[in-house]
Amino acid sequence: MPAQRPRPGGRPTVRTVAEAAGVSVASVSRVLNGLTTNEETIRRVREAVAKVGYVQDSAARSLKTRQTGQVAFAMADIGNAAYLAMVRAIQPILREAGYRLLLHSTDADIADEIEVLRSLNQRYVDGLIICPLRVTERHVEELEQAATPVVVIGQLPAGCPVDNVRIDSRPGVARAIAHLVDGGRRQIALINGPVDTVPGRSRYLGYLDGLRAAGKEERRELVAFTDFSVEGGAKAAQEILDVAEPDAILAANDILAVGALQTLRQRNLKVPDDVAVVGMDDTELAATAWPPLTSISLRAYERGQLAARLLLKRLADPDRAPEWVTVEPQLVVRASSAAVTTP
Amino acid sequence: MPAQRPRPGGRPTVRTVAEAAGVSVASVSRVLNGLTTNEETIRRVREAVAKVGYVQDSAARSLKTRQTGQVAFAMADIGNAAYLAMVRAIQPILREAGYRLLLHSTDADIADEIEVLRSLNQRYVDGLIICPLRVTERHVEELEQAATPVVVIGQLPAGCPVDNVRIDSRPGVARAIAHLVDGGRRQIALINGPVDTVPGRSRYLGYLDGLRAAGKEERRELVAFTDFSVEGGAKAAQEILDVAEPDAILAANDILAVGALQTLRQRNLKVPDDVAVVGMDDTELAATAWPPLTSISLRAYERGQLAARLLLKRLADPDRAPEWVTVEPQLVVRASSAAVTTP
DNA sequence: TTGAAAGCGCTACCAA
DNA sequence: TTGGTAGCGCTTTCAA
Repeated sequence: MPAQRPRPGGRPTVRTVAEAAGVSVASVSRVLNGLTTNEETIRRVREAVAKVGYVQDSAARSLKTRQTGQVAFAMADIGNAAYLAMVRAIQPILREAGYRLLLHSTDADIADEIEVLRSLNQRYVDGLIICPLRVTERHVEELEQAATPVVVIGQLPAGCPVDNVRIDSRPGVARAIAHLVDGGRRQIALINGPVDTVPGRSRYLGYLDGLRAAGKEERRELVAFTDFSVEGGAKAAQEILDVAEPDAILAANDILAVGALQTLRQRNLKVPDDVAVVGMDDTELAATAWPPLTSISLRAYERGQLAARLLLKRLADPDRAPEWVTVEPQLVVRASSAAVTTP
Repeated sequence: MPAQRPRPGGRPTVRTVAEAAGVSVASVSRVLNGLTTNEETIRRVREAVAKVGYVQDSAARSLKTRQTGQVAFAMADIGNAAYLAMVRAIQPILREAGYRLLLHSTDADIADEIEVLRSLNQRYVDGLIICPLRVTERHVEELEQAATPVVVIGQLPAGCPVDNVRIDSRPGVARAIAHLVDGGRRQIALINGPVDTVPGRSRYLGYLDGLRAAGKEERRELVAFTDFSVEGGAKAAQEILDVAEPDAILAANDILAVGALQTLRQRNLKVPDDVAVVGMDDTELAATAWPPLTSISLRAYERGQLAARLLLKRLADPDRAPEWVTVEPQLVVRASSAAVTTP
């Protein structure tokens, strides 16, 4: 005999509520999900819920509905200010829509990124926003057969049928060069980050574009590469200053720019009087540095917002055509790049 | 007739695998979970899994096992560098242990914090690390009957049976004052953050402790309060400098300290020659500011690590006694507080 | 509008 | 060691 086990200590389930309210579990479920129900039934269920302290079990609900109410964001490293800005943008939008946010730090590991994509068919999230460092063929493959909607922040190969938010730093860098030239700068140095990445290449090309537009030639001794750190920026600036006399330095990152500022200070070069400095990403660091740093904003916050909204749209309508959104870089001018005062 | 529906397009389940391998679903489950099984069975199941492209459904698994493989971290605002440091510390530890990390930003809203605690009995996570702004009676109540293990980062009332990582900024501030006095400073100002919080009060008390230890009296005109922003710090410094001549400023936060640096620069006061400056939290900002900022480290990263480890221990053994860990603040000395050079 | 019942995909019990 | 099967807690037909 399948006796009605009273489950004395157990936490309440729909059954418990149904018994307390004197209705069926189906009715309880209907009330809980706001389906058409009699006023009286609603009242009784509500009371019973309060009385027994019932809370829905999300695993059981997910199993039935095939929805988790969760969304993941995957990026290389949340310590990076740009990714942090994205998280700050994404979180409130998802939360507002009733989703919980799950974080994946991939440590700049391509294999990890692929793994995140594959793991989607464990169905622990309803969707994913990913910010890949590079997009390999494997990425595209996995993206195409991902088990849930995915929004990519970054450059995607043409024809990849995935929602996408993109930005190209190239014109941003070119514009910054124009700004420096307009301000009377003649010898503009570039401190770039790693160049074997898509953004690294874009920045370099933007630099060349800018020089060309100003009718200038590239001078190899004005270009340095390094990793993204204050020390890296300081050292790169030293290398350049040892062999050349730039009157402006463009750095691939605010962190690098701060390093450059330190070197300039050590050498008693005044910013912006002797040397102008421009950073990139427009992070908090740019605003708090001294002098305040002109910076090329890559709109991380906006990109995060757009990606989150794109994902919500996709979740609401899985059949809509993939949408690609492009964001323009923006030059945020501060004191560090003021025009030279004619002597 | 309950015909064996072939589910042609459906994604593979244990059933699909069982059929492909010619074994029972029970055997599939056993292999998947590493329980004792025949070598041959293991092989066949593995092959079948690969062949049909099977992946476990996490909702179904959670429903049975009552475990989610997820842990949440709740804090006021991930934009705050201290919380960010905690996330960076917590994430790899949980990940290593096979847990996914869920993020809750409560926007410094007490009701939200309570809600997070209550929502635990939806069972969408196996545990929670929370960093409350204040701990009210409601908090304690909810903590005591939380549906999953919770680790609190912050001050908990004595007797609250919950794992806890704590730090008291008070002795840290007192030590910083001693450091300034040792460096020859006589008029030490305090720019505090909001004082109606536990940390705000602690900092003020630490300031008084420090003065007393040095045989000094508090002078009201040397103390200001403001919100945590660069502008707030700058303005507070102006107010103090308008009515007094401090030779040192202690700020409740690196952000505030940077604001103070800006004001000092405007007034042509040299740091550290004329005025020493000390910040708090020892964030990236302290290291990149000019001059590099002495800062009281509240060890956010370490606290995050400890909390994560405490939670893992609790998850492994729910019956162990609650553990309280205390972390000591640490003074990180940089150029901004160098001793006065005797004229 | 309601209740009975099927079953989401999985694990774990029990008997063989 | 294995397979049959009950059932985790919920939603959603289907008939009444």
